Amino acid sequence: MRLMGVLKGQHAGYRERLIVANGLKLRAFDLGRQATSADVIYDALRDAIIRGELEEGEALRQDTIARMFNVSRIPVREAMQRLEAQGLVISERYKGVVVASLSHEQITEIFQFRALVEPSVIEMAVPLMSAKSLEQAQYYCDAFGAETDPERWGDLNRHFHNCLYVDCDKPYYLSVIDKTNDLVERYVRLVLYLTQGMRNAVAEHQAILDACVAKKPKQAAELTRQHIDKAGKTLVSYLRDHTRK
Amino acid sequence: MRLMGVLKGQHAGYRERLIVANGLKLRAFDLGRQATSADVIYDALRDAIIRGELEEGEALRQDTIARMFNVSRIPVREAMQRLEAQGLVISERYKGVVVASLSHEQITEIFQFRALVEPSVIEMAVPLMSAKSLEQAQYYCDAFGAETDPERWGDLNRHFHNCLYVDCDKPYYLSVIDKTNDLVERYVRLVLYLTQGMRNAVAEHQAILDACVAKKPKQAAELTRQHIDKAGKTLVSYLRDHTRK
DNA sequence: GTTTGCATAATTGTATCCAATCTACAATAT
DNA sequence: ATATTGTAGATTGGATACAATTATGCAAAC
Repeated sequence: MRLMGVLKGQHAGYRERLIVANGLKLRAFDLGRQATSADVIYDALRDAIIRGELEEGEALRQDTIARMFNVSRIPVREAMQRLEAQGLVISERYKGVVVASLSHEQITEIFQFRALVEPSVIEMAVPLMSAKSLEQAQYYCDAFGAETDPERWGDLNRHFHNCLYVDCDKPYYLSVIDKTNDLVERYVRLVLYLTQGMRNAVAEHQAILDACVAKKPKQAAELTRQHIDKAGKTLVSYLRDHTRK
Repeated sequence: MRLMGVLKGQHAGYRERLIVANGLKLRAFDLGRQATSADVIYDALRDAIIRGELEEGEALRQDTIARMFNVSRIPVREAMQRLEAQGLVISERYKGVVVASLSHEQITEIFQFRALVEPSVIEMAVPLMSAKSLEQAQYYCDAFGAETDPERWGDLNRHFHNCLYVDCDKPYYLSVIDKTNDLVERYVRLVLYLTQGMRNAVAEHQAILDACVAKKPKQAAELTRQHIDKAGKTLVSYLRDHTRK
């Protein structure tokens, strides 16, 4: 039974949640959080952008997208307003919106930012980390190493890191990290593809995870910092060598 | 001559910028950045929210706002989509949007986040800081101390800090800081009002500025961290004492 | 060949209209 | 009285329609 599809995805700003009524044992959803057309379209476009399925600079025509989803342009425009607010597209009046692209300098800056925030979060998370999160992290770590489908590397990488962050109990930090990663994910995926999965990343992941298991917050933070720093530098140098621009 | 009014304000996601064509010495605007109705309404609503002119939890009726700006509900809805993406309002399907409110825990978290990011930015900015920025900072610092109109304290405080950040040459950091400050600004203003301007803040501001003038990045960063930490704690304790909830 | 001047087609921005849903209050039952 | 149900008006989500602007194609002029 797929009910989640009709609720606002978490990227539209909402968490799916089961509400249990007063004395009534009934698995009820908060239908006030039903997804609008704009929600669905936002999630789909966001996904396509961060997965790199839409090229940077590619135009998003309202009418084309409206027809794809069998809706009018109104909800499409609303989705685009959100994408623009998140920095995923850029719009110019009467010209339309295009998928945002980042210069090497911008990518470098964003990785520098991640290298500041994410270590801080993992440090706070370690003391609170549940066995389940650690288990999941190990699962994603192994899966990342074993996966052969390039399309999946990006997901597994991100899931792994998320597992080590979620228990920090700092929703604002997490939302910033999420939005920040959205902006560079397409490039991360590209380089994961070009480098055939950055095999050495697995060892770094395992080292971070080990530090978490050993309840060493500072060490986990420092390893995370190094990991992000290295990933950023590798990424930009690969982009310089392997792409025009 | 006021041309800027017809351009997208920077909070709509754009910086006003003079584009000089190829070999042609001509002061030309990028007219693609003309403001739409949605841009204007977004800026106005955002402003009203962060200034605390709209109470937290207050409903924003599409029709009411549309009539105020003499437009249809369409651009109003688009503005609201952006506000929601920035976390300034919360919307529920068929119920409408309300001004977002933050719990004390959320405010605490956001100040903790600021205390991580802003010191890092000022540290990067100090070596690059222009005489003009330092001058402006001193101006706003003094103005903050001398100002008697409570409405202005919030602006002056924020302008002061901004002066010390802008030269860091890290647009992404700055955009995150800006959006983060937007979320707590209404509470900062409230407490500035309740504490009659937090007179002791002026001394802290001057100390930060002095460290910048003396080109001591680490010291400026540490003072900034303390300043934000203290401001956050003062703010939350005042909110606990002086507001219901 | 390149530039200029339209006419036309595409595309976006916004107004108007309708259907779905919520809210508030009256009507009814307990 | 209190709780429940029904209904009218308010409000939102979205489709359609139209206006404003930009992009394109093509002929005329240089």
